[in-house]
Amino acid sequence: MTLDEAKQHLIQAWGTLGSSWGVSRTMAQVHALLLVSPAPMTTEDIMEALQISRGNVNMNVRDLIDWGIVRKVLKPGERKEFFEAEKDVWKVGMQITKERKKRELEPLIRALEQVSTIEADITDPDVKQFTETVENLKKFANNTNNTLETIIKTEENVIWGSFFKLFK
Amino acid sequence: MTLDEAKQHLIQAWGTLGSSWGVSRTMAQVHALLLVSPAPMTTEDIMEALQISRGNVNMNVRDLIDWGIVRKVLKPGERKEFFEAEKDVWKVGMQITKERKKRELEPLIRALEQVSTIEADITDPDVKQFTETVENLKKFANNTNNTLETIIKTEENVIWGSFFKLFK
DNA sequence: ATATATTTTCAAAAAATTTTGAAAGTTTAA
DNA sequence: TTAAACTTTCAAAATTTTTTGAAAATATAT
Repeated sequence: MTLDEAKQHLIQAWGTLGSSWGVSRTMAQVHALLLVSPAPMTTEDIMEALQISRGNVNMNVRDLIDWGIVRKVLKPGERKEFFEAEKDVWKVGMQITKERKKRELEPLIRALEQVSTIEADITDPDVKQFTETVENLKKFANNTNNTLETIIKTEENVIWGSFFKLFK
Repeated sequence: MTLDEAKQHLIQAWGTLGSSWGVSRTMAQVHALLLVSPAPMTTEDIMEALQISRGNVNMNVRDLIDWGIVRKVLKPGERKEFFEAEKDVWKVGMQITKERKKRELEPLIRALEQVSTIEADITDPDVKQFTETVENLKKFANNTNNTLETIIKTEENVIWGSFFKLFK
């Protein structure tokens, strides 16, 4: 397998994975492309490599920046903007976890809080099943939330820890 | 908030969440509906409750059964099939974790194995960045896989543990 | 200030996904 | 066996999501 074939395979696999994670195929492909690129790329480089339009690249790069896993890089003497992906895979995983927690888990927890405010006859089996399920979902969601919180905090400490070491 | 309003809210919220998890909105809604229902439901009950077609209910219920979070129930003396959701939220979470691991993480690991078989000039920075990233992704994916494996195994032991207690 | 390079926006088009509903298939009862 | 009850399939339609590309906006250089 040549390098280019391998790159194509990886970009393809990452794109497929993306779709089952609520990330559009193209966004995942742009991410994969930047991940394996040794140097920052311009919008045109990405257009060329993935054969997609300017608007599409712009949109997806912006989303990746919002997710905190791609950065804009300015090169002295160059008008064009360059983009590079965070290369530390562990940081990428952590960042995605953090964002998904914020975008999905926290809204779910708020929704569960809302629906647990019904006042109704507790002897009605329909009401009983509903409140019971909601209570269990709340416990589960909060448990997951706390676990993720701990993991993220721990990771942040590890990162800050090694940062401070520089000044020791 | 009345029970029906609350149910609608929850079904809606669960459906929205589903879309960002690679699960179709309707599949998640059918799941939510069965989760809060005190009794197993027929295809027609579901059609009525969610205002969707027969074929749609059939397809989504089949998928939920494939995921292992909904069961077919036969009532003596009834021709129709009934469906009920697994109500133990922890078991549901575990089952989804197990399936996603099988459907997404394992294929990714196989893809990564594949693309790491390139033979090329290691001094080329393009090759270097690629192999390095792939190696890191492999480590990360394997690490995640092992962690999930442990969690699932532990959970299975807990379940089997309480099962065996019945015969003690 | 003007021209040029570059990025962003967004309405319309294309593509992908989901849903429908009726026909075909299956199971059960008599 | 036949008929009725019920489930499954799947091509076409509807809907949703993604992509395009050219115009508008912004930034930089002369």
